[in-house]
Amino acid sequence: MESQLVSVRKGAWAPEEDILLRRCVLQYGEGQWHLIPERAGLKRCRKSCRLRWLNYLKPSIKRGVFQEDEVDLIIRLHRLLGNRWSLIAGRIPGRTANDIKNYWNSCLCKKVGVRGRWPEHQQKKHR
DNA sequence: AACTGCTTCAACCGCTGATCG
DNA sequence: ACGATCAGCGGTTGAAGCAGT
Repeated sequence: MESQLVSVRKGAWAPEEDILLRRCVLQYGEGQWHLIPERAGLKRCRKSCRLRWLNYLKPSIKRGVFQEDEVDLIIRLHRLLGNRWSLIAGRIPGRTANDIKNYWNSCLCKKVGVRGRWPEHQQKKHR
């Protein structure tokens, strides 16, 4: 249950929100995400803040196109680990699980020859 | 130029596992 | 042991941009 009963903002992040979040995480460090919105003065839920930091604001993140060796590594790791995106991301410096997942679903699916995004009629929750 | 379908990617949702009291 | 809460994950959605007609 999200403890934010006050109106929580959704949708795309504004540059000012990025600045507040970055400042807050740099000051207090990662972790304690439930406290971040309050500390930063953001009307966002902790999930949203965490995702934004991990996927876009973190200084170590590498943007731009995937290099050939990265693609090769992703394919091999995926063969090994399956859809364990966070594990795959952990072995590719500067790339996030969300990035890799998106790249896989949009590009590599076809390249590797997986039919469609997922096996036909795959249940939404199957863990 | 306008319309339409496709692709990409940022963000959200719902769930599970870990932790704590 | 158990319920509540939090962190983290994978799957999905939707908007924006692009390409083709």
